[in-house]
Amino acid sequence: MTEESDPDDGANAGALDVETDIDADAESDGSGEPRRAFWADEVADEIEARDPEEPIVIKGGVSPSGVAHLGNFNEIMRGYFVAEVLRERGHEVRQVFTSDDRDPLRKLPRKLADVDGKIVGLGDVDAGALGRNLGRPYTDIPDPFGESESYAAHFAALLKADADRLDVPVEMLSNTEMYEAGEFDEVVAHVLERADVAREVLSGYQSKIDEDYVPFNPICGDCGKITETVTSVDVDAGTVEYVCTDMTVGDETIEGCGHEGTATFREGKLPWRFEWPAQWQILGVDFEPFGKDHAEGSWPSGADIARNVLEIEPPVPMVYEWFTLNGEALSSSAGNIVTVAEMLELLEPEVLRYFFALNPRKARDFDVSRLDQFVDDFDRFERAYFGGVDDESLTAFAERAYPFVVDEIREDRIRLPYTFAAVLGMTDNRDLRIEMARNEGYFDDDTPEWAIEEALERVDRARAWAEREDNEYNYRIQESLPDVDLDDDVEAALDELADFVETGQDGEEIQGEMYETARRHDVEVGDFFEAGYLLFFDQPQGPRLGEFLGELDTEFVVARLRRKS
RNA sequence: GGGCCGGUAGCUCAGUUCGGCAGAGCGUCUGGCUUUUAACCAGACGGUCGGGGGUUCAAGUCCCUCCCGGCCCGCCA
Repeated sequence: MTEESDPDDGANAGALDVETDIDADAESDGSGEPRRAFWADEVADEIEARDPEEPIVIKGGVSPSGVAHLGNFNEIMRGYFVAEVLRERGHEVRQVFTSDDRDPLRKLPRKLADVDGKIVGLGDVDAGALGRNLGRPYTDIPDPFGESESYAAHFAALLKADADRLDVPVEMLSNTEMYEAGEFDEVVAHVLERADVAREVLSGYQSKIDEDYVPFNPICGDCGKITETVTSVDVDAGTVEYVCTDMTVGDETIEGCGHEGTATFREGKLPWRFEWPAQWQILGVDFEPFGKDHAEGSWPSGADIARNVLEIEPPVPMVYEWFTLNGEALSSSAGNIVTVAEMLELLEPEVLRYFFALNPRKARDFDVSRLDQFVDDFDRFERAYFGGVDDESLTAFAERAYPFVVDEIREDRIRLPYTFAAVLGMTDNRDLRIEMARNEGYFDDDTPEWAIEEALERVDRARAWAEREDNEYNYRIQESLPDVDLDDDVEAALDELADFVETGQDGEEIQGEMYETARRHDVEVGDFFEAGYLLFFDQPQGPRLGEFLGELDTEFVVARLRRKS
């Protein structure tokens, strides 16, 4: 459960005092066990130690505000790995994700994502329509893109689509639908019957709880906003009476309409601190990961409320650290967010899944500019699974985590190093890509077609990365002659190479001739290649040059080698 | 102010549960490879484990304290 609706509204980050709980639970599973190489195994141990009923329920959830970004995926992926471990151990597992869509829209998001996961500004949609709906549940607000049933449905669809992209089977649940179907009735009645106990427990965490506090927020029958002022409760009738008063959100006020009315338990919601434990009860949740922001607020009070108000055992908790994006906090207003869909243009799904398999307790940076390094890490992790890395702890981790990261375990898969893939991406010619990879020894005559196909998928992604980052791998043939300063002997060698190319030679011959030409002119081979790279790419390095030149228009190559154009 | 999590090589990170030689990959440098070109092989360089103090035969690991970053301690989620 992460709020993370809009990181700007301050919620976030974490901490863990959850420790106490985790430690306490751990005691029951005996001590002296060797430390698990994969955190999901440790969590699974804790869950099993509680002897849960089948199916084991794993939950995540988020309030559907703003953009469904990569950070939200902690909610789904952390739970997923635990679910998979438990399934492997023979348990039936149900992974659910609540869209906490009865929450009111409290603030206009600055960024939204369209149906394709593309981020757009508020200016691209009907912002006025959103503004008029401040204070109303997300499910009662029209989809700004005019496609889904509601703002909430749009957002949930995005998350579901992303989960599908990562091949995670998760059941999406709408909080509003659960209220409307009466699933909350019993627990709302229970909480309101024991409102005194509820107040007492919660007041241990929130100083503002007074005698008049009623743990239920009805929806105003007139203006449709979530209200906070309940004047009386009739548990037997299943109703509350309320006055629609102003609601303070940060330093802004959402005006109430003054309407006085009656609402059933299905026409409102529990405040978050109660709603979360109520979800645990209704859904029978055994495990729930949450962001560090909940670790010291919602979790301790939620666990307390679960035990002492609802009289249920709270789920096994797990706090995950937030990650930063390019060194900065995820922030939709600052535009510092990426979506799963965007990242899948740059990374294979398994590489993205790997990111979430890493230690959740470690704050880490998702640095798009160094994705190459991250992909290298993944490749190494993959090799470690197959026993190819001399690193005990990595291998132990890979043995457990890798099978849950990839869709299928296939040892003969070929991974082109990401930066090399980026280099291949400079040409759209598939045959040339294969030829260059073959020359570097990644493919041979026995390489099956499927392995080549899969390996080449990375090329398009690495190419997209190079373009997105506009980094040194963003090779472009220079349309006009770059401004280069060359030594006389290098120039003479280039002229001679031009003569050779002009006679119509293929790539391999050009490559071989480059060595010969350099030697004849007493030029360092390295210097000669560098001159070639500068002429064609305005970069000191590049792909295997001869083969590449062999694919280009001969006239163009000859002219460029002669520094004519 | 109180609390929680994080801080290990230039970069990305293991290692901290339960004290036992300071580690890996990448990058850098050097050498080799008779096509070395974002390739391979070998080797080297690289660290006050955030600082300080303490316990111990022994501390990245345990204790105290301080610094830095993030978060919680209002509301909301």
